[in-house]
Amino acid sequence: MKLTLEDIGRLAGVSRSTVSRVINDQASVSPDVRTRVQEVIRNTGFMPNAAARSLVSSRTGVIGLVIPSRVHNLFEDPYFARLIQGVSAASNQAGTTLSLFLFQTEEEEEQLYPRVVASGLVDGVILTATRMGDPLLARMATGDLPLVMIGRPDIDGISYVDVDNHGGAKLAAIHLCNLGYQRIGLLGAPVSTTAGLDRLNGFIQGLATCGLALEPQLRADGDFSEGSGYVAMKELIPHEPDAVFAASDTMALGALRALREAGATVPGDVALVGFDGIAAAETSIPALTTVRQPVDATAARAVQLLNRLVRGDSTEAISELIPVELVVRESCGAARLAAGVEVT
Amino acid sequence: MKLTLEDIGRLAGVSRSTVSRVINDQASVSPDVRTRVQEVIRNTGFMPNAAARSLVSSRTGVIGLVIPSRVHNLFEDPYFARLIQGVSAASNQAGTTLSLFLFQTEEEEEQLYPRVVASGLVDGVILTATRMGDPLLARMATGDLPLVMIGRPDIDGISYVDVDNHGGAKLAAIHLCNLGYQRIGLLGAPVSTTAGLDRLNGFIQGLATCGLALEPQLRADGDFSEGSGYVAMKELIPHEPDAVFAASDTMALGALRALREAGATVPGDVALVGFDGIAAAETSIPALTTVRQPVDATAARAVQLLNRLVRGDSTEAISELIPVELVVRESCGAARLAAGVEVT
DNA sequence: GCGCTCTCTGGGAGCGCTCCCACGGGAAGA
DNA sequence: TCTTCCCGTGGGAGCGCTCCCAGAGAGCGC
Repeated sequence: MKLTLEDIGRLAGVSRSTVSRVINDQASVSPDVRTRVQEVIRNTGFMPNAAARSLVSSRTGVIGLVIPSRVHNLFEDPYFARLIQGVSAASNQAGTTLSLFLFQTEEEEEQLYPRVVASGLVDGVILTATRMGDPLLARMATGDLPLVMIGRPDIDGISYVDVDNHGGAKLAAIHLCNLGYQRIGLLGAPVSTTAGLDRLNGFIQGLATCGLALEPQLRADGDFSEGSGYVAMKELIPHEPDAVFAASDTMALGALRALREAGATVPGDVALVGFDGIAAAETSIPALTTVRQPVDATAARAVQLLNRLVRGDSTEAISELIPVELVVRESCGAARLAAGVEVT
Repeated sequence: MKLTLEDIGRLAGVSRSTVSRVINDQASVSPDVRTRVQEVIRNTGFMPNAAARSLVSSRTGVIGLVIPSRVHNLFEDPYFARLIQGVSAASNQAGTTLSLFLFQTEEEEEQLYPRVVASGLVDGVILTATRMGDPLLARMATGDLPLVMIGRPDIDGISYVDVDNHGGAKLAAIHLCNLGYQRIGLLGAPVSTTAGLDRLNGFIQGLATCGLALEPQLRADGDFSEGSGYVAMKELIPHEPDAVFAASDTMALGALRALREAGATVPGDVALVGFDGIAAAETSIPALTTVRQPVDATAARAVQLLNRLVRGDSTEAISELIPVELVVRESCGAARLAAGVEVT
């Protein structure tokens, strides 16, 4: 049995309009009437119908999180679970509902796209995990649906929140330099992603500040996944790096596996630094030194930004850079070096 | 510039009603009119307004996925990422939109619950990761919102899809028995979850078929997390099990870490079998023998069931048990034993 | 005391769609 | 030829809400 505003009004002895005013917290309702109506609402457990509401207000209170993880294993990375969780938490706090759009194939993307943007299902969209030159981003950007990206987009005029990939990678490089490593390699993320590109450039710049350069044979790229880190590390081993920076913790974990298989110790033979700060990096053996990015904060900022756009508080594109932090654990060998062990 | 049915009708030279018929694929539209209307729709990129649609039809085409992961670290488990992915994929295929409700705190749950069920935001709900005696489940069950659980509920009259936890755990126990292990321990999942309980009972029953019993000191429970597996394994080590079944792969990975720290080899000193079949179980060293559950299939069945309930095709509670599969890798020692190495 | 303003309240209109009924016209049967 | 039926189509009604305007009554100054 569905209640309507009219029903509540009848029960409280007022009109539909007054009930609406109470629900929407508008002024010009006398205190006693307001409490009376609130009483009835509480007793009946009434909730205004979302569809009717959004039909007239053309606002749904729903935001969309779009992740075109065409690469299936991309989702294997705990980063995305954390991100979804973070966005969900922020959305809950903002009083909005979260709809999740995971596009696994180009076809799904094609099919779902109109539904997301044209049907008015969502007030706005948070988009992440796009590639550079992604047609999806281009399409979304031209639409009039409020859009915020998590991760730097490769085109202008889009609001986004990004972690300081460049700065973080630079930090990692300098850290390894300072520990005295000379042959520092990179397990890169795809340069078709801005994160991958920024981490690459930051890393190179970090090395440069120490007077080092990234030797081409000491670089192999992966796709953020464990398996790709494993494969990439195998490529590097013959060229005998004494330290390696992996563009994601998950890749670093894969590298760890490759090194263990090759009989190399970490950090004894090869030092290792990751990026992200996933939970598994704490419990790996050795524990992974990493550049921690605050995923929750990033997600929260994205939701806030989006809501601002939805409300129309600001129309120009805003961007924000979230700082990262180097977490020194065992895999970089800092502790051993501090204890006076020589780098071999 | 928002188009309406009326606009499309005008452009195609027909009425609003006819356009509606075309969109909803109803009979009694002449072929030429139908194509003419479809043409206009394609050219304009028109999508019917979801709010107006659901206002009159009281169907939103949205299903909710509710995960009350009050224990934050529960989400650390890649199982949930896979589950969300699976549900999303199935929802996409069914043509519905997925809304995600992650309740991180009791408070959030309290706040969001009315919005989920009373506002008509969703047509139905998939609920998972509840505890036994969970008030949330009780509340949902009494509502008139179609509900399907993933995982066996502890109350009757609810449709659900569950993997064969009992059978899987039994399989694992028998496998270890058959390999000749005598002191077989258990790293249990919380018995406040039906999955934990079923895996416990299945395990005990499996041992029983081999004439073994679960010694109390060879059992320690965790909460599915890596850390809890680590702690639980530490408890077991002094009692010298020769094999251990962990109620989740993530816990098994924690156990692996504890064993390595203790200087015990796997499977040489202690054999290990997990449950779930997460990706990390393949790449761990040694690779984890595990009971693989088909998460995608489970999610897909849940979505199908829910949609059947939403359409009103069936009103009685349906349940389904998804079979699991033992995946033999290295950690159980099967290969070594086959090669003639003695169990110590 | 009268008119003015201001506060509070009620009801009409309409958001864009689906459902239902009515109606015109062609085919089929008598 | 006329009636009957059915197919294809159009338009009214109404889903439950918000917005806007109008009106009632209270309070105030002159």
